[in-house]
Amino acid sequence: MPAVSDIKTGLSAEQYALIAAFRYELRRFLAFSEAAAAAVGLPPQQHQALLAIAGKPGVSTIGSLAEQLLIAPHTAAELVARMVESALVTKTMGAQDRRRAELALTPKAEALLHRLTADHLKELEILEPALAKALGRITDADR
Amino acid sequence: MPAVSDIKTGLSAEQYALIAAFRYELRRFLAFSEAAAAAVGLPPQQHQALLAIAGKPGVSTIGSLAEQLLIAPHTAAELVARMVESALVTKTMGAQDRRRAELALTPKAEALLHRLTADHLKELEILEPALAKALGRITDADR
DNA sequence: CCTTTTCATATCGTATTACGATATATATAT
DNA sequence: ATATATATATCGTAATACGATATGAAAAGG
Repeated sequence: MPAVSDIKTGLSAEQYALIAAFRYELRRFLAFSEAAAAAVGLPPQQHQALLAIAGKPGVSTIGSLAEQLLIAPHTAAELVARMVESALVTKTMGAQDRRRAELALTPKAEALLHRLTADHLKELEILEPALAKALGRITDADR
Repeated sequence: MPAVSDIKTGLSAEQYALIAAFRYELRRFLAFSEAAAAAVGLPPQQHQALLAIAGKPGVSTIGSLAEQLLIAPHTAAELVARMVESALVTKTMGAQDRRRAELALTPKAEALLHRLTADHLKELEILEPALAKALGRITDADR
């Protein structure tokens, strides 16, 4: 039986600490990522949008982008508008379905994303162990 | 040798897809967490603050909270002010060092956090495999 | 076919929240 | 005792996602 715990639910100060630790590791990664994006002049969500477009097999649209980013379609439309404005993304209205806006990265965006991704891979080498461990401890614990 | 890749850097569409997939899993967890907090009337950052205070061994202060949440101290001060306002946190100025504000959860906050944490543990049981796998694939890949 | 409904995207006003710049009070050091 | 550092606070600002709503295009129903 655990030292300091709520018998009824199994929740204890330790459980809070485990989840808090996981969230802290998450924050460290996200903070790194935001800083890296900012360093090349990108708002964090624009970085994510570029990644989503580049990582998607096939053609991205406003709708598929919204789905991947878990935002509302009209929010994705605004995001894309800002990125078209800053020459990161091109928007071509679909040939068969003229409602759909097909998205593609400009060379400028590809260069930025390439660099960012290399940096992320390097940083993830460092952060991964702590992140994986923190996550594992949570799900191992309540068993 | 990988199918479609940039020889010089090892970066490929697959790498983008791997990182994008990881970020997507991350988003799913964060979206769940935000929704769960919202369902009990808490802004997401206030939930994190409660968790940080509850999970910290020893006494929390504005400064320690800022550190855990990776925000500036003055931002933490504002956050705490909002939480004191809504009777989630009590702030007691330190006895020896009267600059420090010692933080504690109110019973109301403890009840909310308890419930949220139980929900998070349950959801993490579900999300953990995909999250761990997505993370593992990134660091396994570039080796 | 032509009208209704649904789908994909767009626009506008609003609210939240973190930040920079700055301020104040207390503690520590010279 | 004064200077410097530390802990927290305040105010104005900016970024961005959302709700409500709108528009145009495609699909479905009769």
